[in-house]
Amino acid sequence: MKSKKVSYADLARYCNFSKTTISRYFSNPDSLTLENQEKIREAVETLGYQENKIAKILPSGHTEFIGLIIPNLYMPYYSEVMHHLLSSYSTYGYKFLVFEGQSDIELERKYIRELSAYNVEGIITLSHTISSKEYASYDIPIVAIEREDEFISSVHNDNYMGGIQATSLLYKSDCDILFFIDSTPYGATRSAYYSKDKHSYSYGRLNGFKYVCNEKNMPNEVIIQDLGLSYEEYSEKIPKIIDDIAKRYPGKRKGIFCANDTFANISLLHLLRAYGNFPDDFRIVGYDGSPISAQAIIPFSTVGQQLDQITKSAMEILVSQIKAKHRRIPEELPIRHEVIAPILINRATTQKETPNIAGAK
Amino acid sequence: MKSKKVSYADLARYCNFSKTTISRYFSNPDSLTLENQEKIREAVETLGYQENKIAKILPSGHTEFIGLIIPNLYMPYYSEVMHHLLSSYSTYGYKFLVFEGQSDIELERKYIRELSAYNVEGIITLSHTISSKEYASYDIPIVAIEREDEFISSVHNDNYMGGIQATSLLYKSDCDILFFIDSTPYGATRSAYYSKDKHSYSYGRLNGFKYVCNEKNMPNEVIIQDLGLSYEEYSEKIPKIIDDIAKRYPGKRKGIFCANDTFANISLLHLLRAYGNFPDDFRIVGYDGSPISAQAIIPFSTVGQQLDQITKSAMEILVSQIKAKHRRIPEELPIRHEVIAPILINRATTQKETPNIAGAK
DNA sequence: TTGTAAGCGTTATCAA
DNA sequence: TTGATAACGCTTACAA
Repeated sequence: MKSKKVSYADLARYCNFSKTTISRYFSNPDSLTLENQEKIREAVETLGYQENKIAKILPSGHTEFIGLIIPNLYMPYYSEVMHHLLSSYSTYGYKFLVFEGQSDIELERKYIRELSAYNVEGIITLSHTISSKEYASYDIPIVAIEREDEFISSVHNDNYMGGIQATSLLYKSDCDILFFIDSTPYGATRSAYYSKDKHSYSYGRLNGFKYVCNEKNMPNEVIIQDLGLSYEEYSEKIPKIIDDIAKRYPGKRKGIFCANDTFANISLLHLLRAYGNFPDDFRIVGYDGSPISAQAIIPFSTVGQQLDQITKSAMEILVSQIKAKHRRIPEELPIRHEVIAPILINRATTQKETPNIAGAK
Repeated sequence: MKSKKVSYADLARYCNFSKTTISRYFSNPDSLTLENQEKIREAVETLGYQENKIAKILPSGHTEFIGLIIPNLYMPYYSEVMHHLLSSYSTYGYKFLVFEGQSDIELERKYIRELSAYNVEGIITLSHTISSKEYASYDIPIVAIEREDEFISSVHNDNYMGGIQATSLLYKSDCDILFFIDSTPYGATRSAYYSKDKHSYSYGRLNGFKYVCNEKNMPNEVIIQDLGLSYEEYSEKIPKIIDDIAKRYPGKRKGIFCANDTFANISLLHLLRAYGNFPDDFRIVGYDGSPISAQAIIPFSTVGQQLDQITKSAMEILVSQIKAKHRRIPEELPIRHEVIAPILINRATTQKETPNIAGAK
């Protein structure tokens, strides 16, 4: 029922000191006599003082907040990124104000205004709606993860290398023809700048795919369509693509490189349901290294993004930017684009031998 | 490169008003003449003023923060809860400071201290480590979701009803014997109060199971073991349980009620791998209605928690508590325990007819 | 080693 | 309709 919290003023009154002395007790205790330290310590205990960081913000200017903008929470990829970022609390002490973008650009602008109103010290964004140019104009430390990043710092996994690795894996599993399957990025028309494909994460994966196909003289097809924005939509459209491929290339072993694990999983499920088991004339590899790739009934090959490293790098960049901004002569650090090597995860779906549900592991 | 932000003082200086008038412009514009409103509007625009909510907190006492403590982010259940909570921003405007508990009680205490230092207006917790008694002692509005709640408000799904529904489903699919599989809650020994099983969410599910078994005179077994704390551990221990059951009851149709979808999925995968398809003498139902239940190769039956309603109710309770606390005469609202009815999702794994991978949907 | 006083950017209470 | 002035709880020169 006690309503007001205990403040420095209360402590000061209690032990006949000035607020300044109380402040010093917390920030630089050794500047007080041991005797007085003890007095205040006792006051803190009996009055039950609790730190008030909000009050410190105004004078210090440090909120210790980082704003986090993610597109959604139903994709495990984002949950995992978030997990790693939240864990960085133990290292840096930053608290995260989290917003879910939902692909609504006006909503995201509102989020940014809100974050700015709360003086967050920096922003980490994974959302694709707002252009990096616009982000840059907000004049706040910001790091992008795996998204368009022309005007802001960013961390990416090496999509090109990942594309090469995945495609090579298909090549080695005795495929006759290779396919790259992806959705047009976020409806394609949504943001005009995305038409410059090079900003899209899948650009690298696709190019790695093309490179290997050319190198090895492999017949191949790039299938990029609007597959929608939900698991249900994907589940409707991807099976049609697979069926079409099966029909057009009977007797040939078809290697499918899906641009993410969700697509790969849907492809795999469809094949298993269509054939009752994994067909001899298909091979599959996904991308992201998300849990589903390991937990599917036949665990499938994928390219693992090292999210621990990606997020660690993102935090390092952001924190260094924040620190630079806090210097007496605020400094504007140059934009950095970090690239993290992915790790190939070679499982049953890209072997020469055809996997089997029975006994899969 | 502009370092300092524009403040009311700047606006006031710019148009020869007092800060008070500027403040009024934002909080109650109609108390100014139209002429002066326009003057200030123009000043805001040319100086580029941006709202500073941090500064408003001290006088107003309202941070508009809610602290969210979740156990982890690798379980889709928590991501989904979080998704619904974050979405409530459009309704209530509360920002979420998110912490991931990691089953470390000291860490969580630190989180709570941090949240309290930032004057969050309330806390929503889904973590199981800290007792509701301790939470209650913190003297801050708090709502628990699906966890022990003796001394704090909470929202649960109706586990007892869910248990009855799931078990009935197994009964109707012509099973000869039923099993309830769950892990001892969080290591069991971890928190002494958990030994009073009634605080555990699974208590209700188990009791629903027992009730139906008694009612129908069904042979049954309750298998509650320490299954670990990660997908890998589950994947090691659950198959052994299933194998054991299969061996002990050959020729009988065994109905498995898993206390959550993760366990159910692992059971399902194991059966499919062991038999190459879904065996005739097993039936399975999970709990939670998480995505995996719909996305498994053979979508399995489950009890859907209505997370949208659960989270909505949690926010309502929390917000009403917050408002009560902010009244001139702060009021302590009585503890509320809300229960939301679950929805049975009847899929292929609990039919009389045995499902098949081929053509599954 | 301690204290005084100004300041951080708002709101709220009086007066004018 | 507007303006002084005192909060809010802390930090930080500058003095003592």
